[in-house]
Amino acid sequence: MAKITKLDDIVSLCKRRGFIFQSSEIYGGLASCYDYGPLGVELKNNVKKAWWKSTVQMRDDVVGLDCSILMHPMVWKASGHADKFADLIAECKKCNTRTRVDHLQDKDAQHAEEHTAHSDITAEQASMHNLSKKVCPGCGAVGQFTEPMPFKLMFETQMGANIDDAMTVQLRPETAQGIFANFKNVLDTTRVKIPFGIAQIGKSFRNEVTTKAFIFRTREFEQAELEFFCEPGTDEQWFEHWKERRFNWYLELGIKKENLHFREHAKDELAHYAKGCVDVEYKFPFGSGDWQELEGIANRTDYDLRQHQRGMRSLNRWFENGRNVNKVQLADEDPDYIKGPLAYYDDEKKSRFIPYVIEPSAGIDRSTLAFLVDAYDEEEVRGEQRNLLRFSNALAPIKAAVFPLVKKDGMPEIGRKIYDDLKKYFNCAYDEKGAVGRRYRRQDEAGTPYCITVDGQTLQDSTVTIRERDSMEQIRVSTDQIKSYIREKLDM
RNA sequence: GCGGGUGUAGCUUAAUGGUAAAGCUCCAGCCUUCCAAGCUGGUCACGUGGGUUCGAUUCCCAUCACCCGCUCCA
Repeated sequence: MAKITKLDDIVSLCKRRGFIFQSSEIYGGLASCYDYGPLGVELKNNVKKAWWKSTVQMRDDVVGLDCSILMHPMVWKASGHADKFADLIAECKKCNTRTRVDHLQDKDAQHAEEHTAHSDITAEQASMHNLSKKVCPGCGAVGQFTEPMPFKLMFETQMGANIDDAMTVQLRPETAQGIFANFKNVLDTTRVKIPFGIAQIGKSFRNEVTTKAFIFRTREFEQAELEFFCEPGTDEQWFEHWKERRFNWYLELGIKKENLHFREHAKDELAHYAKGCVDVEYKFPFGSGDWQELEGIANRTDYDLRQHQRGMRSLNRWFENGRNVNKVQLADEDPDYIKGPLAYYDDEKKSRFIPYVIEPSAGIDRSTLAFLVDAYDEEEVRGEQRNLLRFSNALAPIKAAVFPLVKKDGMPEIGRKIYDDLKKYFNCAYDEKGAVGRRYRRQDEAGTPYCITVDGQTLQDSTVTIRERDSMEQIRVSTDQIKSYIREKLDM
């Protein structure tokens, strides 16, 4: 029953409660960059924890990894990002509309040229594009384009303080490649056997043409990715496995069923590496109120590992071309690639193969936003309206709050003691300011599931009131049972 | 990148060519024995830069940021 209908309301809520702020706000902000406030960072960390628990901790067949954001330029050459993430854009001189060169159509074309979603055009081929007959989709002018310019979708920086011999490196546009680049390391050191997965959570950077809707699409963002390696032929079955598991994960953590669905990718919108892809979409309350991707689950086949084998064989070309990755033509694939360094040998079946990869790739920021939106609720209590966030226990930024009913008779001291004990186990709050009712409301707005109140009876029989946010039930628990009671409720 | 809109305290709003009001929040204190908005006091704002003007939060220009719609989107 989320009452929020506009993005403005969400932004306002996030600011008011300290979930999300605009980055560099005191200087007017920086486009597309946001900071997580005190409650926001707890929430986001809990989303990551929940993902890690479900994907790594609870699985015997998945291990974790944390790779650097900067990687060898050849990684992006081999993965295809160096070429595909540098689209060529031409600008119409008449109306200034910018269009991807490979999307332009000939004047005489009967219908749209096959728009391969991912062109194979490289910078060197720019001049080969004859734009004299192309039509501007903006104003219809023919052949009025500027020279095609590469549009860099990867952030670049210089490695090495000395400008003269500094090397240009890229900020990763996805975390996945770090996993592929470490596939052999994990295999050699971890006693994993296929099928198994490698999981990673971390920041990625994409110089998006257009950012969108608050933290939904930002240029700097956090991903949670799993690369699940399996034998070719079992990939479809693992695809289904992860599809179902990931969908349920959102439901378990509080996303409403009616706001979540799958969307299969059509063949022509598949990424260059994917054999199949399905998005988990959430109905965000912004824009035209439409469904937007939270997570993509893709069948990347053996594309990446095979590409990296080609990349490894091309390293000498990188040196020969003055370490300029743009000048490197990737070596052809070894016909005997199955014996390559990134192949897997199955000792039981005595077979060698390049594993297929199923990749669930979740956006942490956008799912955090979705959890926030679906947690929001309003209700009337005795004629008063109260706003509250109904986070699932796992996601709640604060798990329990401790109040002394009044600030006297030793109640604050007892409350403090309870608080000091509980905070060793989970994030807690202590509040003794103002009327107790007001303190309950404060915690409701932060989404805290349990409130513990020290009252007059505590002084008599050492019990406290524990009030549950969702049921509004109040039960009495003896002070030495609080910890186990709450921990059991929280399942922590 | 294009078109439209917006920008006043933490939030929601108000007024004004003579430097700004209120509610909620927040802080200090009082009161208070279980679900906020009792009492007293207090902090905090005209996104930024420039122009016009004796004087600009107000008018103009630029810029930054956000929202809506395109465009784009691995």
